[in-house]
Amino acid sequence: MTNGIVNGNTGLETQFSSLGLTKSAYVPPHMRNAQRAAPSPPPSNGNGWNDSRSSTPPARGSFGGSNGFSDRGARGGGFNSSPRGGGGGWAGSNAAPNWSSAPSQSRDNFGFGMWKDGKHVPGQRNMRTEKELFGDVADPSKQHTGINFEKYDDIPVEATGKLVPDPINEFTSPPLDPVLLENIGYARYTTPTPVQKYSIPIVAGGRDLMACAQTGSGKTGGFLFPILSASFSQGPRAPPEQPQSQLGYSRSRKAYPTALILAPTRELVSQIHEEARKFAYRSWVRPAVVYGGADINQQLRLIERGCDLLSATPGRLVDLIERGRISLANIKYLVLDEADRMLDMGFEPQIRRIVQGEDMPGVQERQTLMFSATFPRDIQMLAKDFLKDYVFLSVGRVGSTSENITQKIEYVEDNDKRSVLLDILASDPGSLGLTLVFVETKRMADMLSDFLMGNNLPATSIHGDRTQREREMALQTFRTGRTPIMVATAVAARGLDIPNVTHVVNYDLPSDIDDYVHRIGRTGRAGNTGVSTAFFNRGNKNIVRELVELLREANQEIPPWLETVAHEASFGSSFRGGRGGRGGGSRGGSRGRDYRSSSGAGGFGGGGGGGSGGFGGGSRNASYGGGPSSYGGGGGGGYGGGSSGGSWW
DNA sequence: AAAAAAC
Repeated sequence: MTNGIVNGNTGLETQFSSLGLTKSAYVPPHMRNAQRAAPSPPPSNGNGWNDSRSSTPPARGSFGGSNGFSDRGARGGGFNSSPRGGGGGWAGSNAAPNWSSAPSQSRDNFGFGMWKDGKHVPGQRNMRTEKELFGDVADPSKQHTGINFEKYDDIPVEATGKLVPDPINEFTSPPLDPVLLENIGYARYTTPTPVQKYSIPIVAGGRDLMACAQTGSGKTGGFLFPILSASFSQGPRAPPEQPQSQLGYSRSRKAYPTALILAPTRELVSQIHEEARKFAYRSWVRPAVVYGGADINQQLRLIERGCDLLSATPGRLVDLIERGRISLANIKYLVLDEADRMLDMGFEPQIRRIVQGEDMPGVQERQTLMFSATFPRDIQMLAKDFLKDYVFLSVGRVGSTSENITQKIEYVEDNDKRSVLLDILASDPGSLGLTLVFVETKRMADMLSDFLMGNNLPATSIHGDRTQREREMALQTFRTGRTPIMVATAVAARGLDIPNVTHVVNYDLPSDIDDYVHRIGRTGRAGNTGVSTAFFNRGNKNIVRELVELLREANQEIPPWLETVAHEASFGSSFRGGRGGRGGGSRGGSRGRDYRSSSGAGGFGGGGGGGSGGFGGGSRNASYGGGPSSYGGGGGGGYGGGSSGGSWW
């Protein structure tokens, strides 16, 4: 057993049996894929180190004695490889001459290109890799359906800021790099989504970006496309000065990525990495991924083989920085995905440390992009610390929270939830699809999935107290339909792209309406329809107003009793400050609105006229006035709304 | 109050 790699296939059985060998045989998803891409014959190609540092794990030593170093030496590419571990395709100006003809010389360069003499030298196509990355045209089940792009034509977009570049309307070259264009074609993306139409020229123009867009709107492409396109064309940032001793054979083992993507959950980071692998195909850019809960040594080995575009969760990244294995000194592009979460109270210190407390270039020396479905005003205030003269981009609902999803609200007391859930699962017309059940606590996730399994229902669960292996297995068996019911905490609420989720059950409603929006966005994706059922009871009065407003906007049926509750709640607690008090402004304010264009900073609703009204309507958005500490505000009035008394139904 | 994220 060389590296404990599963020999390429997706079968769970194989993973299990392999996992059974040794504990260290655990293979995170990105490595399984990488292995699948691995060609069986040794890569006796002419690209030396670059290729040996592909994400093909079993490389070392097993390649007929030509490991990375000997390749490098043999091809005379000493400088090309450069001391930086993440050097991907960086080739210094004094690169060995015999590299220049590498693509035509090599019999098979496995889809990896390089940067050479100031030029991008794409790798040759590799059918095996293509099949693995983009799916098998002959096997539609392996194709990722992605997004129904045609549906996006009517989506309103608002871009504010100084001198916003005009959007593009097609994937063309220019402005996109031809290699990227080909990859986009392999992925069968035909038309840019609204977010992509804008983000591509914005990033190409060197601007920073704060983008507000639903999951499913093509956000990931929205940042990967422009970053990769620019990277392909411009090459890597020159590596920082290295001590002479680190040049040559004993290179530094530190990686110097040029693009860093941060996201709040391991699964999301993994998903982004898989997309990055697709679109970096044949280029000099080597995508890498690091996150906690997985074997750090395997991750270290992989980033040594190339780490130009790094997707990471914050904790593991900090760990690797502390170990001196990753430097941010070369970062040209920084992306915060699910930025509102990344900058909330739990994450902000870590993000500040990474962005401001390490060796990352300053805000003027890098480009920073933030993406999220929701962007509360207070988060926007924080975010501007990381941005320079940014464009604010707001993409309207893609229908994912409107007619695409049928939202039902049922009144269910806590004690009745279990049996009501069983009824739903038994009668679910969408039982051919997948059902995602959200609960508020990890304990409840365990209890409920046990309960379902005890009732002979094929369920699994995912939450932060499960091991990474369990989490990934749960996601896998859910995706494949082996366990078409998954009970989840907030870990699965955001960003995860799981096709065929036909039903989302909010067994416990979240206390934040934005979380609700994220959760139900797991269904009704890509133009499909979905059903969402929420169990509502007195414990959920804190979001009833926003919930009713959201339902109304989405043309959903609103149960009369819910209207009553909402009315009483707003009447009864009209004195409370903060979020609830925002009333109608809440959701408009938390998405869609560039706070800079509302009139007074912190003004209460003053910004009605604030310039670009956009689709949201100025006044509605601007009423998000509570300010950063709005939650606690309102002089202790709090949610209870003391005046109204406890039970208003 | 809970969840997420490093060992």
